[in-house]
Amino acid sequence: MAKLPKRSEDYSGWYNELVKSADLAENSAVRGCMVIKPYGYSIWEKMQQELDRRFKETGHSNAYFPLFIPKSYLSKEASHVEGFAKECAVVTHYRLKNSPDGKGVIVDPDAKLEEELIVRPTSETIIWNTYKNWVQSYRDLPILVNQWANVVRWEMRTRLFLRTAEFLWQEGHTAHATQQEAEAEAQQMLEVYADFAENIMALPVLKGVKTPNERFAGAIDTYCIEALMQDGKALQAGTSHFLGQNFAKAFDVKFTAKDNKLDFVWGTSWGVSTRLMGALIMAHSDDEGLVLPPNLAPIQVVIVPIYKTEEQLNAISEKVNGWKKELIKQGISVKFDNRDTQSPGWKFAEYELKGVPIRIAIGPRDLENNTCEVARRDTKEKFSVNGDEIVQLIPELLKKIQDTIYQKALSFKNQNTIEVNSWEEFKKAIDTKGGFISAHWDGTSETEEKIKEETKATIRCIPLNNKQEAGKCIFTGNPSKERVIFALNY
RNA sequence: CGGGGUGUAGCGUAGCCCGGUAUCGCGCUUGGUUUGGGACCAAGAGGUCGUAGGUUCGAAUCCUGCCACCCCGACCA
Repeated sequence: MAKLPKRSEDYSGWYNELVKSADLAENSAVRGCMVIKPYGYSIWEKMQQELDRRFKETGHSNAYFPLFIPKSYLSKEASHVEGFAKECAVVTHYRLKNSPDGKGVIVDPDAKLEEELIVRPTSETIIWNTYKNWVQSYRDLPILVNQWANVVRWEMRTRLFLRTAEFLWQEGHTAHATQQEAEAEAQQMLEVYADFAENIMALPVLKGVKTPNERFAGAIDTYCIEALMQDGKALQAGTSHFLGQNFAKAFDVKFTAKDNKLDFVWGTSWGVSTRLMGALIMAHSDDEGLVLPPNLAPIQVVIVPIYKTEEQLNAISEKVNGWKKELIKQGISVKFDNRDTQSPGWKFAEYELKGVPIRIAIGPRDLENNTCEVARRDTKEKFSVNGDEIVQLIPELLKKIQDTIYQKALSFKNQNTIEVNSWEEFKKAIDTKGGFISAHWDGTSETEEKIKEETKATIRCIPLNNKQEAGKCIFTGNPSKERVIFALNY
């Protein structure tokens, strides 16, 4: 098995190789589209389960809307169409026929669609067009719907998980009778995402609101969680939008309120995607491979037997099967890798590459002493444990590992969040270690654009509950009332 | 979509400048010895040299188009 490039020498090469060699995903025959392999997909499934549970707990139901959107729908909300027009895949025909030259098939020119269909880049338009029929009275509100789906955005430059032409996500779309309720919903879902990121992904995030430049096309406010990767670049891990009445107006979604007045409904939308896989990988993993938080690891504990004779293997198996049964009873996923085709050393390296949080090795010496060797993936610590205590120890250790991974990421984030007060300091910070850079900004899009042109850094967000503090914009020197967070980003 | 690079067995590569149908390692198969950090020995199998054309007696090698991937830019709610 090829060795990974070192993070310190070739970060993006490390990421690309890791995604492939850990069996998470690979490129497909279709440009920009990936194949998510079983091991990678099972991590995504765990994310889905956790998120889905949280969505249900906050009152949402799943539904499904079409992959195809009539072209005309997209043009109904002006800024929305502008945001997506350049990256839409378009269906123009509905039939193929045999090529006249006998070689393969061609698009049948007689089968042209009357109205072309867009492959959804996001579903606001088709959903709001549908909501129009669902809403008459305040009694029909709120509508709290989520869908798990694939979307297509025809990206020029793609990277596995981080930016692909097709990706998987969930998109929540809600409709409310009042502005306050919709705003509260958008903020609530941001909290759901932050809670998920921190407790399940072990990923500390910065909650904030986007500047107009970075806002979702069609939203009044875009909230986001931003995470910091090990190379000092930020990654937007989730967004939640307060849509105001923009889509209701575009699709004429009105309701009669208690006071018999007709009004447009208020909307939100929110989503996270398979991009979270990229965040997970880049936040925690090391030069030996993936480091998975136990809450998302498809295999939480792997047990590797070391033996010479069949009798030894039988004795080990008997012991291990007892442990396994007890651990599974506690909801822990355990793999006993008793394959005879690979050596123990090979297996050790393999499970490190795949990020399995705990490895237990047990051999003849352990049998004699009633012990086993436990190894942590996150700290690489190894220690001997009494065989009678292992079943009790594992769940505690999994919790400890989850926490250690989170704390490590948190201290990295804290150490790489810095305040700067001058343009020189700002440029130096961007050029050296990156990170979240807290700086004063005069509040104008022009300044934001110029800073981006000169340094590639963008405003990731204005933190929620931001401290109000008078200062001077690092670029223009104009007065500023608060600091915002700049970073290079994915 | 622009600039640069790469594409040779499942993976990683040599050969390309200077044309004569392909090197090495890992992996794979079989047999044997092994097994506490990616085991060893032996014998094997596996290649339209990304793809389509062109030049040539002859192309992995030279030329052109196309495709994919990587890096840089543009783009990225």
